[in-house]
Amino acid sequence: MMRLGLCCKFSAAEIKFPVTTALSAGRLKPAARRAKLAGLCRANAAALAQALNCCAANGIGSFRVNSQILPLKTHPALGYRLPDLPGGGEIVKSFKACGALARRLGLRLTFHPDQFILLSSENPKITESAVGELEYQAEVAGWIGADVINIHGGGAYGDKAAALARVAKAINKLKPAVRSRLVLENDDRVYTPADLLPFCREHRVPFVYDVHHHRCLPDGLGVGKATELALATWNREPLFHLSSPKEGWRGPDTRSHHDYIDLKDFPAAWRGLDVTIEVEAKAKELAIARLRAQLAAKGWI
DNA sequence: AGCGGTCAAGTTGAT
DNA sequence: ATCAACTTGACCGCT
Repeated sequence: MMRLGLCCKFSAAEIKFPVTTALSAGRLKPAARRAKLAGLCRANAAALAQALNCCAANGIGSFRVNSQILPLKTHPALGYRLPDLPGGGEIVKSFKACGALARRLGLRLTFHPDQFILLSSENPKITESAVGELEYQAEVAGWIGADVINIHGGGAYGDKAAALARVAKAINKLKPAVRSRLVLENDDRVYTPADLLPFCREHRVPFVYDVHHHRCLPDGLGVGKATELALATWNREPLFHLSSPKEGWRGPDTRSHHDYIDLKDFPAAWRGLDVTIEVEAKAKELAIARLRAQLAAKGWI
């Protein structure tokens, strides 16, 4: 079975994951701030349950959870622990209920921490805050049963091998809750599949193959070969990313994402695979519905 | 209710 | 020097 995955949000369905800004929350007195944050966390748990039901009802097989599902959770000044928020225990229960719901609906859940989350930095403070963020996402992942926390290689700082050596060092220090979920994805600026595949094999980190990034930043590997090597890095259902360029492959910048997926961008090598394909398209669930219909018509799903 | 300025965080390459 | 890209425009204070 091939799953198509939705990333973080909906376009037509009225499901919102509310957040706040540090400035706004920071202006409040502590009690009011805790009340506000608790309300946001509660609303996000409720929205997640809605999202899971909506995915299941629309033939969407996986859902990527937004990094701000607990808003400002790891902010250096405003970060908090759920037990310190009013009703914190109930909020955790709501997330665990989302986990049970996802299991019942057969949905896979994933995380994709922001671009700021780097394990390659030369600055230990950056790595430290990245690890804090990974630990937060891993805790929520445990509640809801998410098996993936996906990040990029980060910067190269002029020496990719040295940067990847720092990633390896950081990975080896991660707590099991993070380490067991951590996966690495090729990006469209720095780290290609050819850069990451040997690293992923050596360190037993599953490799998320983003074919759009690969087409924007090629490395001599063909799509078929990269697919085959990526599949071999997984000890569970493999995860791929798919998108189409906003202004076509002849446009000024092929990196930005189109509203929908052009079927021509769906790799022949992916036909009929038992994998999760996260669809990175602006039209969200509408793009998935269209792609799914097109794949089904061809018998490729 | 609608509008516009603003938003925690790092790195890269195009302009 | 600024901007856009990276997963996603949404929030908030003002009128």
